[in-house]
Amino acid sequence: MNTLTLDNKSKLMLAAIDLMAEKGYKGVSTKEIAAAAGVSEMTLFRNFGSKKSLLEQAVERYHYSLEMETLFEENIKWDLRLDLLMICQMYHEIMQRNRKLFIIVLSDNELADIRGKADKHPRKLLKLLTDYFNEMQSKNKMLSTDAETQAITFMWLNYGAFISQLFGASISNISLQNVMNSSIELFVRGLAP
Amino acid sequence: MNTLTLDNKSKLMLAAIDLMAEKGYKGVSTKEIAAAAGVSEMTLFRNFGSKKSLLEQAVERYHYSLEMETLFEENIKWDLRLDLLMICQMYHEIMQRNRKLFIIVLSDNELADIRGKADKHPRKLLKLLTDYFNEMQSKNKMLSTDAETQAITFMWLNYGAFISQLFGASISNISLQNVMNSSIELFVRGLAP
DNA sequence: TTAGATTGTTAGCACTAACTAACATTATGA
DNA sequence: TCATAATGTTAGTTAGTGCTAACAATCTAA
Repeated sequence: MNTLTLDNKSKLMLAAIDLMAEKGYKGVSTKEIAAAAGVSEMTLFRNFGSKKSLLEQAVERYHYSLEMETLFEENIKWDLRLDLLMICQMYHEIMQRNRKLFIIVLSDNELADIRGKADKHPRKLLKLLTDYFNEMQSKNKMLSTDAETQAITFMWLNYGAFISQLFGASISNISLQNVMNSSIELFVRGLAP
Repeated sequence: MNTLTLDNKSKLMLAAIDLMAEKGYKGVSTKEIAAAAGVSEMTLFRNFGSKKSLLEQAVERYHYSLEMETLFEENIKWDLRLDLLMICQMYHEIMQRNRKLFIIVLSDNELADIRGKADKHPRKLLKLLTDYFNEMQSKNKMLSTDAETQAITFMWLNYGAFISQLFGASISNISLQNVMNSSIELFVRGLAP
């Protein structure tokens, strides 16, 4: 992204995201954000009104979102392995793109109102996954079990993987891709009819 | 715990843990901590020297720890279901007792040096679990697979469950216990020889 | 070229925070 | 009972933070 072509609002929002992901919302001053964006502190307050409003508008502008329903409809093949792999990849793509915003709003309870916006995806995904598991059972392609419980299990596993990498030091050298492939095999074997 | 019998240092450390778990390290002033502990701010600085030293000593004093090796040695029954259930319960007990300290040091990168102390348990558990899976394969009680990858999978699932509950709003009404029971069944079926 | 928009600079307000000094008061243990 | 330790109170230092006002400078579009 060529900063030469960005207007000041964009520069300020991106600078805020970068610095706050690293140091936390309270650990960064508006002076630092303005300096990193290469504009004056006055410009920050003229464009956004307040520090919190800057973050709110940054979340609005840069929070990555996609239509999960459409993705499900267009890509589900009713094969447990292929489908879980697709869902897993979609999950980590969304979370990875949002990781800076995610860590900012997760780490500070004062941003709980902004954090509400980030709950959309997990809730939607839980519902889509639950419906998917129910349908797989109807098609006798999966053993009979509580679909929502399996959906939560899958999501917690992915969430644990994501959070492990978000907050620093890894405790193992095995790659995310390898672990996800292996755990999907676990689901496939464990849920075989 | 009867606060009437606590000395000032203990009162200050517990007040700091409670307030910082709720508002974050930077979101709490030494004035607030002292007030919550019922002592003067001067007393806080006389006993601890600095705000950060107060937290460091609180972690030292109140971080829950146990000998996982001993627990493994004394409780492993070489039955996958029973063993994973025991390990799961041990994990959540440790994490639950440390949850306030965990959320404090996790949320603020300025405390990364203190956070190092909290990595002990996950690393130790990863090793114990990997050894356990290797031994189960040797005993032909589990299918042949990469033990460390399975250990990481189990830990990420538990970590996802823990973090989901640590940072607020649940996305489902299904209890942790139910999900853990179900996911252990998944492991048992998925890893059956 | 010029009017209007936008930004930069300087100075400042109001307040908070971590922390310290000095003296008074209270608690504690010998 | 009393010396010492610990704490409370008052006042303060140093530094920083979010934010604003007023005026100068620069940019942009007509």
